[in-house]
Amino acid sequence: MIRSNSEKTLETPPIGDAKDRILPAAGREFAEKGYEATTIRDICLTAGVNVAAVNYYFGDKQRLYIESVKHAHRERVRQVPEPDWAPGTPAPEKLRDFIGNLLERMLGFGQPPWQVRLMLREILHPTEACRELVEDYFRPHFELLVSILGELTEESLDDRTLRLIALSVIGQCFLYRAAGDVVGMLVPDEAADADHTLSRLTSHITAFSLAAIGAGPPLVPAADLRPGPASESRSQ
Amino acid sequence: MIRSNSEKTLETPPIGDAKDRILPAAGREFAEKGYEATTIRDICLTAGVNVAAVNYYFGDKQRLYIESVKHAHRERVRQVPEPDWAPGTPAPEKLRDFIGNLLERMLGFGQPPWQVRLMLREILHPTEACRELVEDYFRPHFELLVSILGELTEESLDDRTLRLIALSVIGQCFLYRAAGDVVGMLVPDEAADADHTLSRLTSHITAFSLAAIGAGPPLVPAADLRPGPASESRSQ
DNA sequence: GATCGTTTCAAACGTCTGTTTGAAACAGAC
DNA sequence: GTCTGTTTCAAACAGACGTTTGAAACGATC
Repeated sequence: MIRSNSEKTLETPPIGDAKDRILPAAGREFAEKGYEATTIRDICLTAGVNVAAVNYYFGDKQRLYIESVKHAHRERVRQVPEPDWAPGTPAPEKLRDFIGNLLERMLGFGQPPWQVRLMLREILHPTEACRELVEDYFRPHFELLVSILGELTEESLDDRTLRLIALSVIGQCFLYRAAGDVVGMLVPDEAADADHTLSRLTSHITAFSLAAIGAGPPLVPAADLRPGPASESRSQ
Repeated sequence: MIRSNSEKTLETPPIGDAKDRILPAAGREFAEKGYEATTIRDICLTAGVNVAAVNYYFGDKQRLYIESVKHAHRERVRQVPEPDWAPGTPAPEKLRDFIGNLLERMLGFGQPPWQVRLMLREILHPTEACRELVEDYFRPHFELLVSILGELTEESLDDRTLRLIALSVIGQCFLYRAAGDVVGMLVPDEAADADHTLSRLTSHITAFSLAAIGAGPPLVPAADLRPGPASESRSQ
């Protein structure tokens, strides 16, 4: 555990010492192939260290996995900080920023970083590392969204309803991350290329959600629709 | 491949012949532990057959996996058939039925069946079996939803927008299946017990979605809300 | 009964896994 | 130099894995 106190800036071909090289390598491998399919040998090959290093530094494979999830979590928090608004920012704008930020974190348009994929695995198939992830990372974000929604609805809804709405918002974003491949198969390529971008998705989900809670116009342009069954003529 | 033509109702302790016993056993194991973590020995122990049976009937482990996914798919279709409406059924009612049916399929309140969990694994980490699943199973459902939404909006929206809305609806449902554990950690137990039931979720998601497209009242009761200062510039 | 194709089984195969080991390499203190 | 604590490495370990095998059991046909 105790590092050598000399400056370690010597000419080791890869940067960082062994332990610091193992963590990202392990995260990448686990994110790509899952826990079982990832071998310590692969990780060590990627990290450029000996197979014994993992057991030397982390004890066993499972401990390395948990540490790599935590490491991914810390890295991601550093990369995409929470939004911060000036006092008086209108709530709809906050919601839009929140959704855009959430989509950016989740999808990371361009190259979806391995950190997100690793955390997604934790969400879908929770292990020991999950609870810590939820408390440190997801709950604050969730509560932020709930408070924005409370502001938007002028505190006219109870907490339970607000949470349901928050989950509706998150669900819309989450689908593109978790089931992105299937979504891509369902939608024609040209439509996906045009619509499934960060800005278009942000606009759609924001507009959809604002309309649902009555803080924005409904998606159907102008017609004075009624809930009624076989409704009337489309005036205008 | 060719079965014995004699009646096989003899006194074999487990019912069905070997091949028919392997498929459900494999599905259950794969759904529970994933592909890599599941061993042929476990499957054969559960199915009550010899380890060699898998390779005899299915060739190798991967082929067994694909066959078990298809089997799960067929089983699930048999269990929860598509909704069928009388002509003239109001579109909002159709949407509500569709959402309820989707939630029931996905969540299977009571005991989430292994078939759903296995298919979820395919959605999240697609393999060879996924494309077939999408074409045979998901696309018809998706198109049905799009047509309901078209009816609801009186054909005033183009297909691309309709698909985005459909994905918003599906996303809201999907979250509870794919990230149910995390959702359960985020929401207090008593709220989850009360609100995350089939009927309450169906009501919420239906009301949320109808309001969003202007085919129902917004979730906020009465107040005459306005979008706020920075008026939502509905980009295209 | 003899023969055939099909199905089942226990045992073994070769490979890959996570983990351990003992020695070598290294840096600093004396 | 010598000693000490730490880090790295090639090699080996025991076990579990998917797969194969050869023989036995079975039912049907002659």
